Amino acid sequence: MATRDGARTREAILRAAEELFARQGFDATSMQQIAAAAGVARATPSYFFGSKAGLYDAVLARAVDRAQTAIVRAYEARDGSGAPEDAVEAYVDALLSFFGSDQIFVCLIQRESLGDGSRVSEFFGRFVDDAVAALGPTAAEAGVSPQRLVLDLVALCWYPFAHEHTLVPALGLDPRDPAFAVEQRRHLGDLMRALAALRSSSSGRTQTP
Amino acid sequence: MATRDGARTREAILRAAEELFARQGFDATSMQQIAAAAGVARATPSYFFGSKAGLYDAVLARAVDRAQTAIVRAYEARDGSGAPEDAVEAYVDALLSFFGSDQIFVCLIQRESLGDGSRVSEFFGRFVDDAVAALGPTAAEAGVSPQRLVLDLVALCWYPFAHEHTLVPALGLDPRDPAFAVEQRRHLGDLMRALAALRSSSSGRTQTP
DNA sequence: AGCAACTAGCTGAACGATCAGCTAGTAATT
DNA sequence: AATTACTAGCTGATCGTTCAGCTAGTTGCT
Repeated sequence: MATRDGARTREAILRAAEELFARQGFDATSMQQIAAAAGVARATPSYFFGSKAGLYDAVLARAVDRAQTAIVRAYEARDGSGAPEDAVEAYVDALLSFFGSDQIFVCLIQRESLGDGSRVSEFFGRFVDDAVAALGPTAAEAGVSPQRLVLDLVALCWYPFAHEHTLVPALGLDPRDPAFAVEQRRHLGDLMRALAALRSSSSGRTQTP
Repeated sequence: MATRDGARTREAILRAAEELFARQGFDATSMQQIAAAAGVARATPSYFFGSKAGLYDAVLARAVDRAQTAIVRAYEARDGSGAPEDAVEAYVDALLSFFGSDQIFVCLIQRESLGDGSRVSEFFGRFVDDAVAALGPTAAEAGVSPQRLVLDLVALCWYPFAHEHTLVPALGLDPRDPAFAVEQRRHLGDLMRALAALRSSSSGRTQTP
């Protein structure tokens, strides 16, 4: 029963490949390494996925799928309810928990963004549409464009995980520490509240106060 | 005179290599490519730099040097003078102009941070020390830790360039547009002022705006 | 039930291409 | 003459891909 199971073998190869592609990158990872890590023969990954590029595409599609599933769940978890001020904290929560739980996704996307990004442009298009729709009211309240709010929030949530071996440890911080996520969420919520307060008090564009 | 010039050839090789390493990564770049781009024979880069790894180290050291020079210049350009509130805008200005002008540095560091970051940890250590010292007063005024302020500012300035082919174009933004830098600087300055205002109104701190 | 025909899963071996590094050598500069 | 600059050619290793072949499991026929 377990001796020959195409689905299970496929899964093992995908699992091994995504780990290696994420850690080492496409070019630094050989089919030999993938096969060894998956516990199959050298030719088996090619048998199932046709080519190295085909295997990589499958790995990337899988990671993107995980992200989209997580996003959908996060949106429907607070569908409709909640004040627009809380939207930022909920959004930050969702981003931080997903990025923190799926390091492989972060690495793969980071590597893609060092290329031309064409393989993930569709994903980002949908992501932006959803995010702008969800954060539009909050952005209006804070007096910033929705695009800039999304950019800021994603940047602030993404960076700590994308640079957890460079700037972040040099600052003495650890993005995997639960306390970090808690503090980050509160910190970004403070920022939004502060912006909204500044906006309502000065009632216009701040040129030179 | 110009037919045989070690310094000039070295320079040409470094220039070609940094471009290719940044665009394609270490493993996807061959010595053959580098030599062709530099206009020399295949063995010449090895002659000057010993090995591919040695050439890469030289390229990285050069890029890090450019960054450190830019940082030093930015600090001494406003040494001592200026209000602590302006420190953020000056800092953001320096980061944005350097990241925008040296895309190769951004790519190389981004690739390093996908590894273990050991080759650039020294650079980040010094960078953090300087930044924390420069932004300490501003951070205290805004009621956040200097580390978090540095993390936020670097994340907000870095991300647009590190993802200029993925999320940023999906948002309809262009980090190379001069208007983007202007708006980003003002936006982050607003954030800091808003935080400081929130801080002074909620606690006993007195601060004249 | 039993046997033959067929398919899916998987493999080891071999292919041509390309890689980085080395050696022995030539040509220009000092 | 000596040193530096530079190169063509070679080498062993490794790369991704291909392919014939083996095995386990399923289906169809009697």
